[in-house]
Amino acid sequence: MENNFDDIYQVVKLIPFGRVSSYGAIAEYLGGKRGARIVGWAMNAAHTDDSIPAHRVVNRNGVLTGKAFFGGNKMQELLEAEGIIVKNDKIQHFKDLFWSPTKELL
DNA sequence: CCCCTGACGGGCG
DNA sequence: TCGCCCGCCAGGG
Repeated sequence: MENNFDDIYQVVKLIPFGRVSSYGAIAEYLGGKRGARIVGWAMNAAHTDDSIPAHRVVNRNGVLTGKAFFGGNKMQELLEAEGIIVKNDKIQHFKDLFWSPTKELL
């Protein structure tokens, strides 16, 4: 936790099973909505780390924007394995599955 | 040191 | 509702 990527990793790891979050939500929880892109960058650096559930992090639309980085539809499979319904690279009931670190985490 | 790009988000027309 | 533009931080050329 150096107030940077590590913080992001910690928050991502805190995402409950079967739940998802967004880059902006995590960025906002850490220090404002300025680092939405940075979160994505952090995920990119961490996508090699299987201890980080980066597949649970999507954009505000609930679209698996980073699915390409996982290889094929690996990201979608991981989400479906958690009971999350994914259709056309988009999470169904995203609003219901959404996990806000700012609200639910404290 | 300057410029471009990026797994994003919000605002405006 | 859709599309365009600007701002955000960090890394690479």
